[in-house]
Amino acid sequence: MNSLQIVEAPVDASCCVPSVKPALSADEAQQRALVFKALADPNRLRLLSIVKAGDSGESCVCDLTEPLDLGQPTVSHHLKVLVEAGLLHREKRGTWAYYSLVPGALEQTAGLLESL
Amino acid sequence: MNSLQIVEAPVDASCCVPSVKPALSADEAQQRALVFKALADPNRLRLLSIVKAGDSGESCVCDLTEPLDLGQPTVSHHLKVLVEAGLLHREKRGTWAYYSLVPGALEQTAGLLESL
DNA sequence: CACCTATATCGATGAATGTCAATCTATGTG
DNA sequence: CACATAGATTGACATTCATCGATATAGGTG
Repeated sequence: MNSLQIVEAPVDASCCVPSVKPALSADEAQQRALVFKALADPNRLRLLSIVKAGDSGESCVCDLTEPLDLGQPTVSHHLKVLVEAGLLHREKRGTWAYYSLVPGALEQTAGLLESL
Repeated sequence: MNSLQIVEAPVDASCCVPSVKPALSADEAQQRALVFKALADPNRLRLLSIVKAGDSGESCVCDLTEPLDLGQPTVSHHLKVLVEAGLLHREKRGTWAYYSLVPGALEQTAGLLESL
């Protein structure tokens, strides 16, 4: 079944000409899909938006639970997904956990799209 | 002295100043999540990439099945998802179906991110 | 210490999703 | 017409995921 081996020839066009960009490899695609998976949920988009809209640049979980009309564990779960995707930064101060946008992360993700 | 009238402008910041953008509504978030759902799969990212990399600007299903190592129905399914997300355009000519990038769709989606 | 509060983690459950084999549709071609 | 081919659709199955209630952890306060 998976016995066929397509040995990539060492054709090295990588040096001078930008030429044609090759299509995404399976590994690259898998990697990039992770970020979009994190963005593929309306509540997570709202979380990012609320954090971004906050004037202090950061929000704690207690400020995020109410506007989303979700349980606290669910919000905590979504925030974790966003942190693991590299979109949010988490900082714990005292009893509270403050979440803020990772600088440039959204722009970088947007770049992933245009450079497909 | 205090007869001078500092006529306070009828504070209507809604016209000129961008002011603070409100956070995403539930409906807006739901809508935007649809596109990211379509992008949240490595094989669909590869499909977009392959179609984009093709020099003719379009690819037919038969050209997309092999590099992805997926069955034809599965590829057809993914293509449908991408079309419904507004990312791909489908044109049938004879027996073949040709898929091409919707012009500006990727850039517009990237814009969704930066304007969160 | 005991108690409260903010947040994270765990386990369960129902819904959504990716994949395939089988089948259907439509457009060729002899 | 009979047959072949490209592609879409259907139904089933396994996996992933969003959500919740219950519980754990950890910092603050008396």
